[in-house]
Amino acid sequence: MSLRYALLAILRVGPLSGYDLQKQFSQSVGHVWHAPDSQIYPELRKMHHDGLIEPEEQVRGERGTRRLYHVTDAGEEAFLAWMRSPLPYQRVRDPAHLRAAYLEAVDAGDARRFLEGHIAEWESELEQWEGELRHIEHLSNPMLVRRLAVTPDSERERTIEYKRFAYEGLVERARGEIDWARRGLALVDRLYPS
Amino acid sequence: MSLRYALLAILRVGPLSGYDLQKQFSQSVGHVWHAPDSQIYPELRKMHHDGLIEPEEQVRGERGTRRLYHVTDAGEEAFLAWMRSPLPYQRVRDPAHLRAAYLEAVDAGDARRFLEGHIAEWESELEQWEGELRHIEHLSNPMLVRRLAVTPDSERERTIEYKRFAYEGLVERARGEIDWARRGLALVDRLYPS
DNA sequence: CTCATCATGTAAGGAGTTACATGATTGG
DNA sequence: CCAATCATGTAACTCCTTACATGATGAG
Repeated sequence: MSLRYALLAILRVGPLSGYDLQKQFSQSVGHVWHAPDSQIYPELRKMHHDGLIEPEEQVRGERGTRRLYHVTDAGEEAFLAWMRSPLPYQRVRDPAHLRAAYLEAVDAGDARRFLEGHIAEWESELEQWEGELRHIEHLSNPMLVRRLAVTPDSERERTIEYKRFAYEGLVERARGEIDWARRGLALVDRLYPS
Repeated sequence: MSLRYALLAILRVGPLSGYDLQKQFSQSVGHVWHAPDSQIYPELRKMHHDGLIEPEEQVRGERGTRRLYHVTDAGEEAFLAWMRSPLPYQRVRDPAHLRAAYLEAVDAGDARRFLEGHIAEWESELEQWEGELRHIEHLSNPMLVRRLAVTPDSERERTIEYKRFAYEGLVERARGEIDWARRGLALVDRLYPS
């Protein structure tokens, strides 16, 4: 149910089309929340139906229509209500740790391949998040720039600092996963003496 | 799709009924993979249909039937094939970090409540995982004991060490989340001078 | 006889994935 | 004129959640 609020968070900065949102989701925001276009377009329709956003229709050619979605007052309120409500945490469901708990079932090579894959996966995430962090620190993230343009000076620092805080958390998590998997590789070396 | 392999991982140790599995999922294994009974029973039927498990039916009273599920050779192979295949990683979708990135939208009190909730949530997970770790180290986890009873001595150490490794990873992740949220609280103090 | 535990499910719906499907505009 | 980008979706499916639903057995 957070997709809707992720979309509102972006649209609050200024109106965008489904296509533009989709790009945001594959870039900046997509590092915190991933969503494919096939999920975004229907959700925008539902949000319009629920009165949270209002499309500004732009005719393109003879048949094409581009819909720039604006957040309505009800949408703004819904976003703030969500921000203030307790987050529903869901129980852990982690395939990597599940597999790690049963690695004795496979041989040393398979165990290493799994751990190396885990490292590669999180290193790629780490790289993206570190990139985002740099963009935030250098004020070179386009979304953040658009955001700051409509933000009063008194809230400027908070806007930047919370974003930095969020990405720092992701960077640390990625580092934790990588460290863990590296210790796993050392454990494999120890458990299968050559 | 990992539910099926989580179930196989437990059933490989010895046959259990859906009810017993459900208990495992709310206890030991449930700390790595959560699943409600309404998901377990249908999945067991599907797995039986796919030939991965075989029920040993026990009549209870006039109508009740208890089904003890045994892993078939095909089930064992399917489990090992999964253990050896690359893990499909899914893109990040994290409501807590999404919200953290937009905390400037709410006041200091709301921001603190969110961060305190995050700490409380992860402290509760941490407590459970640390408890599991102690059970593993003292060999007092019933699943692990059953497991070791059917494990040759040569694989004893690995069986214990991989389980410890998995839970250590979870414990560290929980500590990371708690540290992050604590730094968030300090940030809130700094951003809203009283 | 009543309560905890054992035991097994269905039904409806929400969230997300993967694959498919179409067409317009703009820049080189 | 062709490719990249802009622009919008549908369909089928899996996985998971929440709520509902029923009944047996054994201990006190």
